[in-house]
Amino acid sequence: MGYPADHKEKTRQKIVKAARRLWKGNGFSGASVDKVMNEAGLTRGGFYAHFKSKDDLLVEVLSENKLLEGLEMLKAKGMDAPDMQRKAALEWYLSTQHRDHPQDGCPLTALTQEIPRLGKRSRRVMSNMIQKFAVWLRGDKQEASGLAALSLMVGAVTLSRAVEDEKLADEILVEAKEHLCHMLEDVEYK
Amino acid sequence: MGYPADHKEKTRQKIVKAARRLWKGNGFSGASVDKVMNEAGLTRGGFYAHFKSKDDLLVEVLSENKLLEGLEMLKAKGMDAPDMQRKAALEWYLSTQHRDHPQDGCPLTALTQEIPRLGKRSRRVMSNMIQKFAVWLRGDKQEASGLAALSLMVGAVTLSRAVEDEKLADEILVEAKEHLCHMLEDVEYK
DNA sequence: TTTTAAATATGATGATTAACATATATAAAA
DNA sequence: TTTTATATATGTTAATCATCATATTTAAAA
Repeated sequence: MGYPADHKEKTRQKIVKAARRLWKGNGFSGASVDKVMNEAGLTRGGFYAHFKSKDDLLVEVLSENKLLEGLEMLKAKGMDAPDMQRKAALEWYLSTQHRDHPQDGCPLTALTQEIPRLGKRSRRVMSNMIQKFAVWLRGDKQEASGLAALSLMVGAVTLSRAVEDEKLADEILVEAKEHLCHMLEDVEYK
Repeated sequence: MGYPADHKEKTRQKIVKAARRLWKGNGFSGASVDKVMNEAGLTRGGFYAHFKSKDDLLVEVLSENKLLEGLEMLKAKGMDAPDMQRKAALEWYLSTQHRDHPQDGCPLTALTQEIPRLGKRSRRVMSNMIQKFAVWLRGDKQEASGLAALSLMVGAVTLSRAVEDEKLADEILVEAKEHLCHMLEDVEYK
């Protein structure tokens, strides 16, 4: 009795989605529970019927990662991404589009610097995400470092966003892109 | 009449120093004016006799960069750093020591993700800092990209701090270090 | 020693925060 | 149609926030 069977789950997902958007755009401390619920078209009261705390919702927000799930599935089927696809991902990650719309972008470049000061559970989710992305980036190239590549990607977008000089901001992205192509394609270190 | 001539300036510097430490360790939104003044051994009342606002103090905190000033001076004297010195800087930046003590470390890895949401003045200071560090990193190697190198450094320490898995956290630093050595020494791209 | 201006401390404001307790609205089941 | 469990909204609390007005302390100058 009461609301339709799937109503609560739908609402819950609306909240998660709203929180993800807001927090990626304004930081975790930059958007309160009130704001999140408003963005979801609700009021603050019901929040604690869905989540134990604000921190709890963060863990949920970080845990669910559509992109990562897609990659995992492909890999499970033995279909690792071709180099072309990997390159397209890089192009997007280091695009001005991604830089200028953090709310629709990668959580790493938006939230990572706040994570160390938050709960251990968030950090664990981060470990997972980073590990998996790095493996995907490296692909079958044993000698390449996915972790370094990911670091470069995250660092470049982070810096590009923080800079006031537009030319410099663009330059950061371009130089990072050039570098990454070499890192992940025809690397010949040592 | 009143306090010794240099008293106010000394206090002002104490506040700046306290704020820098606290904000690098806890983020800008993570330490209030109250906490900053306490860390400086004062009470919140006097704050606004020294600074117009919290944002104002941030600009001051970011503007004053001892490391950068040192590099500038050396360069003005025509004494650019030898490769050895540059390498030592990298070693420190990507050390567990630096990762584990953000309050004594680089402001870029601690505060950059908050900057886009703050005033334009902070972003301008960031532009300056980043530009100068990149130039110093590149040194006289025209083909090397200081911006990419800096991005990698910032990204690696940021990710390493956010991760719960200690082994992974260390791995990120090590892989970044290896990569940077190649980037800034005997690069042979193209 | 007394005066005085400068520097810091105290007290308070209104806004916002996370969290909870209670009231109301909803629609399936009786 | 009435009952009822569920889901959301409203009201409230204690804490914290940036900021300011006013009081107190300080030591140089008179």
